[in-house]
Amino acid sequence: MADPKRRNTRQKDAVKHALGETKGFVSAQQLHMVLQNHGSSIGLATVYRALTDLTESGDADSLQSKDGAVLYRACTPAHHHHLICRDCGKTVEIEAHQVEKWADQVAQSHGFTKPSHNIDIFGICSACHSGK
Amino acid sequence: MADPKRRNTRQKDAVKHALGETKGFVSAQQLHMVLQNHGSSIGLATVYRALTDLTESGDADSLQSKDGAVLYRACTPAHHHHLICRDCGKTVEIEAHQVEKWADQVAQSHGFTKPSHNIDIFGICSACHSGK
DNA sequence: ATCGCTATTGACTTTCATTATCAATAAGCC
DNA sequence: GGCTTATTGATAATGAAAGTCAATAGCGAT
Repeated sequence: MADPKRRNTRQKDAVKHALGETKGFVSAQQLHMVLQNHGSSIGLATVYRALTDLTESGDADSLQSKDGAVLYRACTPAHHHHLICRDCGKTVEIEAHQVEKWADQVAQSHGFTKPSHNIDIFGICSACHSGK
Repeated sequence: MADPKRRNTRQKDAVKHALGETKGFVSAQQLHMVLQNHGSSIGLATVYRALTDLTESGDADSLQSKDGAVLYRACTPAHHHHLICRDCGKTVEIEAHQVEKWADQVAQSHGFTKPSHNIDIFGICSACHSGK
């Protein structure tokens, strides 16, 4: 769509599908292992490339885990944010219209253009909380 | 304070001071270079350790840059967020009482406890915008 | 359907930020 | 001053991500 030169390949679909099967966030390396366990001989570098493409095209969401690795997750094309359990990694997608408006306003009021933002909320989900 | 076993060292103070002198966000390696240029023979590993300590104690703020490195910045103990220029790195501290309330409410409404959040706004500052 | 061009792949190497290691040093306490 | 041990600093180790490049496979043209 964006780039007519982009080709559809079996490998990219495999990565996209595997990411869709995954519940929470996964690292590129984990996803590579999963794909290999399912018989695919996809290369690690290709997983990285596919994941980057998916993120750029809006089919995946990425965030940095505390240990530096980048985690990915399939997501709806619509813009949204995440509420993530610090214990078990359970993720809830949330909407934040007002906050996004606020973020854009703050940016504008300081003379910043092309605003974007990173908003993630963390906490301990009820399951982990009661289990403790 | 928290840990009575912690010792005060010249090096840790140097890192803290150097971070305070810095305007925007700096990587650990940049800070190490700055310190060496100022005549200090501090080790790279020590800079990392000091930076980690400062972040834990709330004297510094950290965020991940897009290229994987972790950037640090001196900050006031009070909780706040940042508006950062994607081009030049200029940083504005912003307050977000309402948004923090919103974040806590969202967490609560989903049964999450101990809410925390990452909120950063990015954009192109007026200087970079007009220069282009 | 076949050909040809070239984007993409995959095994490998390289880069680079961060962490671990460990002997030597120096803080804090007596 | 002397003792204990947290801390330092040079270096090696780790590991995620990006680069390399010959081989492969999409896709449009024929």
